[in-house]
Amino acid sequence: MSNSFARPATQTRSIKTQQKLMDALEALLREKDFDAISVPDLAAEAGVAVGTVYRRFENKEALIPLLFELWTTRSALQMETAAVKAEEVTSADLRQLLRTQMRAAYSFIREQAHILRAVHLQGRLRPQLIGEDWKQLWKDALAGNRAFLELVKDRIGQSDLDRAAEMMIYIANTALVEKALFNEDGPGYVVSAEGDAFADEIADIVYGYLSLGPA
Amino acid sequence: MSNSFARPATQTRSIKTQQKLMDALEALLREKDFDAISVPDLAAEAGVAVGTVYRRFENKEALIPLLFELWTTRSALQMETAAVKAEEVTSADLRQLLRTQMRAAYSFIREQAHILRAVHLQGRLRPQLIGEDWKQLWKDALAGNRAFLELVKDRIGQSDLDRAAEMMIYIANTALVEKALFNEDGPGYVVSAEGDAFADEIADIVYGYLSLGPA
Amino acid sequence: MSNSFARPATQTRSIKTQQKLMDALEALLREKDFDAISVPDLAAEAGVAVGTVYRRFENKEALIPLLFELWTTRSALQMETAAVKAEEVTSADLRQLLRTQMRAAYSFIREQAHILRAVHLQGRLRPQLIGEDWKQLWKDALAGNRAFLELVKDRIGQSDLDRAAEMMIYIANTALVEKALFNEDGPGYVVSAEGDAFADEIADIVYGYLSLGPA
Amino acid sequence: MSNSFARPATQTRSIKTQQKLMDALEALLREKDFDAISVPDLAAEAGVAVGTVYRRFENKEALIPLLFELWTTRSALQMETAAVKAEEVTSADLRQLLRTQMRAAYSFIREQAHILRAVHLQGRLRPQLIGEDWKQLWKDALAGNRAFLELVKDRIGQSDLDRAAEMMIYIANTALVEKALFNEDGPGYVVSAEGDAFADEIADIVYGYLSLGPA
DNA sequence: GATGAATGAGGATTCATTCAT
DNA sequence: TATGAATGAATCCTCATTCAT
Repeated sequence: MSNSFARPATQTRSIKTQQKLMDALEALLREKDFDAISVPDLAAEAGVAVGTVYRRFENKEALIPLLFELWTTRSALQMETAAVKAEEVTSADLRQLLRTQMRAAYSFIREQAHILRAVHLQGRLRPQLIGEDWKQLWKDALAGNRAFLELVKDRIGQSDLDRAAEMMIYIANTALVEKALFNEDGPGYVVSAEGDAFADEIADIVYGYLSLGPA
Repeated sequence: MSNSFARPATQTRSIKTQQKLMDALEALLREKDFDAISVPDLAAEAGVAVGTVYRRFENKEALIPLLFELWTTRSALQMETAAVKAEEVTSADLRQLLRTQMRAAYSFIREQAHILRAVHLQGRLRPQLIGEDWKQLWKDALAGNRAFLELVKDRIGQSDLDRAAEMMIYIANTALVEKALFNEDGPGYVVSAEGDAFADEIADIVYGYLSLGPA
Repeated sequence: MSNSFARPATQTRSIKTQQKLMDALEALLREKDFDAISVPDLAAEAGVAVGTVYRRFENKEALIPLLFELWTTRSALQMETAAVKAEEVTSADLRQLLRTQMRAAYSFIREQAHILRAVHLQGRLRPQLIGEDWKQLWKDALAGNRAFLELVKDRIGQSDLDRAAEMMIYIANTALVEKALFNEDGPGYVVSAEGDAFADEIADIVYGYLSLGPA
Repeated sequence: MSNSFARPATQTRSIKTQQKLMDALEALLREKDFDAISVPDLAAEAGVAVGTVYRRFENKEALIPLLFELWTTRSALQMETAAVKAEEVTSADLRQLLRTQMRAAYSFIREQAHILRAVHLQGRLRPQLIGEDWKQLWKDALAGNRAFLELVKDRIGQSDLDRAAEMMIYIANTALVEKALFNEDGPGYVVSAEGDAFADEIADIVYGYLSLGPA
């Protein structure tokens, strides 16, 4: 389990407390970086005592897997919502379909940027904390994408669908996330396209890749 | 200037010390994160006293712009080395050319990963420290790329070369850097392709994008 | 409020700790200057950890307003104790009355010299920390003195009682405090009179001033 | 000698350096407290190297006796300038004479406040550094004052001229110095009279004291 | 269980002083 | 002799974590 360091919260009160803490954490993450949030900060925002935090979480790091879980849950919900039905895929224009999908994904990522930023940064700083779960999330996404490619395989140039599915998610994710998380105030690689226009560009890149025949 | 907080080192001895410090920093960055390196750590590794660090650098943060400069310098050197001559561009197969370029870039990024990792993370944590210089680096890269596209414009589908140049670097950079910096032990988006094969995939993605005509 | 930087101490334990810290501070001030007392010094003397000091006080400077408050409290108590009743003032010999008062004041100042020394020095070094409260203390003292002069106005030469009250406290305070705080080992202006004899001299000076008619 | 820790400056160059340092110190004292002036600060202001300071002065403390000497010299000059001739004393109105004297003294003290402030504070913080010389200065002042009282003894009420001389300087000095050094921004005992008016008040106080007969 | 006071190791930074050049 | 780079002890302060109440 990802949250192996979170103490089990069985009682109603405990669960409430845990929820209060996660809400507080999310609120604080909109303002500042995870590392800049002290445990007293968190306790104050949640309206509980410091000791209570430690009754629920072995230590500060134990919050990170929970954050990751939050991301996973919301992410799964989004995938479900955004999933296109098989018949739609068959009938639609592929390039347009990709654009629609990418716009939805980008919009979602931007809304959840505060969570994702923490997950990203901490995931890189303390990989061991969320490594396995991240891989699982990835696998699920991959499977969904692989199924999608199966539906459109006659309309694309790539023949190795596994590899294509992998690269396609990889490229879309890195591009969208980088822009959503860091492009505004960070150094980041500056790109003038914004919002839907940016999402469309990324969709086109994916489309171009899928269209490609063997070297 | 990026290193406005580094105190000027005029004497031979100072320069030596500064070099020792930068070397020590680079060595430590291969082991741990910038934030995990304490000033005493750094001083010990460099074989100097704590105060000496502060004689050369206004504070710990002042090391970051220097790190960035290090990256800039090496990066410029790499670009120069890897640059293809106009006649080569004209004669070569575009897809192959992109692969060669991408392989070189990826290889370079992997070698310098420890520096780039610090620059990336710190650039996101303290954007004001390297913001402007990063933009300059980006501009230079963009200009080079724009010139390259000019040479091959008859062989690609994109008509807005400015936008294409931007997207192409953006996508290549985010993809290569993500993989080089975080894919090994980090959560990262897992991709099975490794090394040159991975670089080739990215090159293909760029190639596909360039080949694309209007929607 | 003068102690705006002292964190509120609500629990019994906190109050005890704060008391321990103030006691330790007072003890150390008998030995050395405020600036020579380090936070670890203070913590050790109080028998608490360094962090505990910072839980009660935002920083080292925040102790100064508390010291000032200590002085204010003791000072107020002293004024109350030493206050003469209206009927006593009317019946007593003015010169003798002033001497009695000055002796009491001088004795008190000498007993509290360690506190007053810190307040004085720090008040001059960091005026903003106690400026307003000092002025209030001064105003109170002035008011009391003004009332006293009102009772004896028929027996003195000065006609501007406000000015006279001001000068009288001023001169008495600077003289007594200088002697009490610095005369023993400091450079100070050496005066051979000691103890009550010194206080009597100052009382006489005040008496002479009050007796004076217009120029 | 007060400056026993200042290394002898025999050569022309050394003397020049020492002068540069003292000038720099005086300049810096107009801006900030002695303790807030670091040796590098001082060296920079004087335009010499840090090491050079230590060639002239055993340590930072060794500057204080020199500062004191500066004060002594200027003070002696002032006393000489302000001294009244015997015949003037005899003929003049005593109260008026005291006022004139006090105005001159106060004006001088205010001009030299930056030096005197340092001497005062440091004299209290490190008494051993200037103790003896201060006593000598005091003795001289006392002798001058005693001679003055001798000239006017028929016009005053005090019979113990030694004691009167002592108290008179003491009271005048503490009052004038306190006001000149700390009254403006410090906590200090607030007195509304300013400049000459304040000096006149102090003169009156002295006059009143001198006029006083036995208790 | 909850509370929040107390802990103390650890970090950044300063600056008087030394000493190699 | 002058220089200024180097030294390192000392200081303030933080904050994750513990534990008495």
